[in-house]
Amino acid sequence: MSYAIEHIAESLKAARERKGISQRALSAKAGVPQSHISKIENGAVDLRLSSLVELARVLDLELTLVPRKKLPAVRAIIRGDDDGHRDVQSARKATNLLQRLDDQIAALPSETLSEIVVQELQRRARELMHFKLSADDVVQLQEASAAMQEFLSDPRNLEAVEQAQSQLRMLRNALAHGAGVSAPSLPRPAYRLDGDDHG
Amino acid sequence: MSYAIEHIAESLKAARERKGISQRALSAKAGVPQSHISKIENGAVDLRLSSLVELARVLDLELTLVPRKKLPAVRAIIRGDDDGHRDVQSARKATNLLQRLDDQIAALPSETLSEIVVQELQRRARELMHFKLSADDVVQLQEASAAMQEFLSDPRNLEAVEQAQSQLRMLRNALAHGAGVSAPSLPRPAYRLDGDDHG
DNA sequence: AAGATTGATGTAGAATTCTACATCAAGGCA
DNA sequence: TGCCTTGATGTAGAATTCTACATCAATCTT
Repeated sequence: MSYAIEHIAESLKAARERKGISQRALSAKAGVPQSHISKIENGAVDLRLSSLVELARVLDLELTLVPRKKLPAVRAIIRGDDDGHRDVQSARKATNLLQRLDDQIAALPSETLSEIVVQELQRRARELMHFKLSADDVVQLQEASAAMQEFLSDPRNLEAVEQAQSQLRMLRNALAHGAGVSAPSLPRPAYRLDGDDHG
Repeated sequence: MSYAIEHIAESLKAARERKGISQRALSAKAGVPQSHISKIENGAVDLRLSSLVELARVLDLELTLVPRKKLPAVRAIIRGDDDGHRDVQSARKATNLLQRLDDQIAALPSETLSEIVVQELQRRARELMHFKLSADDVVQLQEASAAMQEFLSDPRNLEAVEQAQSQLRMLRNALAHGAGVSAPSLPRPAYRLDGDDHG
């Protein structure tokens, strides 16, 4: 089952628990059997859109298609708890930087870098779009982007790529630990990082 | 079929057209049959999440569950600096023309043109694929394609190639210049702009 | 300890997606 | 005009959701 589907499933579960209702209660309101809800939340089924929409409606959620360009900004709004717009500027900068980074990666010369490395970089950059980034994180991103640019203007400078790569990896790790709420989507590490939900 | 599903279907269709690709092209990239895409876009099926996610991925969209409370804010961001909804037809025509141009270049007789010139042409044509092209740009492309065709039917007409070449170069320069000035978050070309082909 | 609630799991069958393939009308382009 | 592309539609069959229902272990409540 794909990453995106599991992410949706986790979001549903989190929303339900945030509302403090049981699967059976949700079942009654949405008209979907409890057994099926269980399977959905566990990512055991590739559910149909109507099921998803129905559950989302009961949970006061709306299904939306957002352009990847704007994902970080949207994510920042959604994640923004009560003191939401404190960090709007950082979010905006992060959005631009991540977009720039994505473009830079797309522009990497395929002759000098293996496809695998490029995909890895792209994956990391896009992963970061799912986090709410602070001002400090933005600095990290700036450095990574600068390193990437260095390599683009001199493709023999492999060190630059490695630096960018390492920077992105470290940033992700830091975020994965600090984020109590947002992390359910990350590839499952050895340790467990969920257990309590939002609130 | 619920309103929400139709809305998603419309979004998919709009995104595809904004990218200027056909249902068959999308089909190839997403691994979903064209016939099925047609049904999806017309709201004739209650598609599965995996199908939706797959199509969204190809279209650079991310499926997201947004809390009703924050919907307006999110919508505002999405509608934001949208440079896309403006000119769907031009984008589509541009895509076709550039593809045609690429084919024409590939068909150039190698006896009459140096390899370097051919590569240069190909590079320029592909570079343009990464820009958002307006109706005026499309006219330029049409002329270039016409000139190219002229040369193809009469390989002694070297002037025609030069005209096409110049047209592409000018178009690229205009785009590269305008893109930097107007907005910071405009789509950047995925390729480097700088000509590195000096003697 | 007894009883209730929660979420996970299973089965059987109906309903629907989804695929592969073919075909068609409409529109663009030569 | 003739050719090609696009999107819509259909058919048959495989795969999967989805429902209804039952059951179970774990956990909370009294």
